[in-house]
Amino acid sequence: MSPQTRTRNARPKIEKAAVELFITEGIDAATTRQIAERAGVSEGALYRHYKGKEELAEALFMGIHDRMSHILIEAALDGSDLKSRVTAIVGAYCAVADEDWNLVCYHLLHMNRFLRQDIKREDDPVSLTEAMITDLIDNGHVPEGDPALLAAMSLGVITQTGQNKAFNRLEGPLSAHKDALATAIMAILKTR
Amino acid sequence: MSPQTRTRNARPKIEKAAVELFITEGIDAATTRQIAERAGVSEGALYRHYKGKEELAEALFMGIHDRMSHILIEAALDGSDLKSRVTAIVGAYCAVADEDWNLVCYHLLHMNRFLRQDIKREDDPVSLTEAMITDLIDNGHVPEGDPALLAAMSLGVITQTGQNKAFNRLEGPLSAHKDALATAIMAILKTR
DNA sequence: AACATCAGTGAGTGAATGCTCACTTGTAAT
DNA sequence: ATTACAAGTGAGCATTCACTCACTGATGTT
Repeated sequence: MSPQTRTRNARPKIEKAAVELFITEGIDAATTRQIAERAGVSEGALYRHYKGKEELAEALFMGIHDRMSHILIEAALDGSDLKSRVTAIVGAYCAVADEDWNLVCYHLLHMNRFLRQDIKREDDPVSLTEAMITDLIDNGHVPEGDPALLAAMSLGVITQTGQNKAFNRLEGPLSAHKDALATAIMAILKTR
Repeated sequence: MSPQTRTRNARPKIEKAAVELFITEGIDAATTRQIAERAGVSEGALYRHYKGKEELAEALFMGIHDRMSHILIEAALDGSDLKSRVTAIVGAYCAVADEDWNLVCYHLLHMNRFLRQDIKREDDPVSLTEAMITDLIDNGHVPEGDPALLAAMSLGVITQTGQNKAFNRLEGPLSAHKDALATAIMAILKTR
């Protein structure tokens, strides 16, 4: 091989290629050879940075997943009432989705692979949402109700909208719908 | 092999075993050997009824998927206003979920494998929901809005709740929440 | 200049797995 | 009875694919 063709900075190339293929082909169907080829890198390079394909897939997922958790924690500081929190969360989520659509799309499409019940954490987006709703109820901003159910329904508004965008059922950037999403979530939480 | 151990009616056994394994292991990770073993049937029996594993997975999915479409079509006959339709749909969905939880769970967890954008149909649940919402808007039962977005948000309330139940984040049968689900969807559709 | 270390290469390997096929068995029709 | 056919069996085949490893090339460090 000629010296010029040896690649540098393989890692980000691998990650980009992997996310793209994991979205279009699925995690299991995407082969390490395909990933390497699309990244313009040798197959072995993948193993310099990750133990294997599964670890790569999980690291990519947990990266964006933790960013989602971060969004929720930040939003809790943006005020204590319903409207300020919901608009902060929806706005931040949409901003990330617009900026890093592939990662968010990957997160949406493969949630259930990595979120099996055994890996339940206190600081994951669902648990955090639930805790936030409990807090809103305790402080009288939201009427009584099952926080787990309210969290599921509220998150569903966002996740399903994102998934429908992933399936090309919605035009434009996700943030085009941020007001509608926030309004819908507030309606769910206020109506009993 | 002794004559007594030869099994009969392999097909339903295979289908039950396959759904269970597809849920717990994932479609790709579940092997044909595992499916056969759990069904108490030889591996070859699978190929008497399906061309292969992928066709089995797809047939199981499309079966329940079409039942969902049917629910929506029926609900359109149950009245023309918002409340009667929403309660009919949510009620019917919850009934199927309670009765055939594994199939519905499988459907929820593997939507995005089979619902890639290229396989968009006129009679699939999302399109039907969209059409129904368009109709409700035209007849003044629901205020103006993007039907595609409203459909996504409304369905999200149900699908995410189902998925959270799949992950053991919600107790009891899905129908325990049917009133809350219907209320939430109506709130989304009415609030603008 | 010598050395150490990190990163990239890609042919090769072993294990896993989807599927086939020749054979068997039960059932139904003639 | 005989024949035909649908359904079940499971050892074996062919293939795919994640992963390894000995080697090479760059970039500091002393």
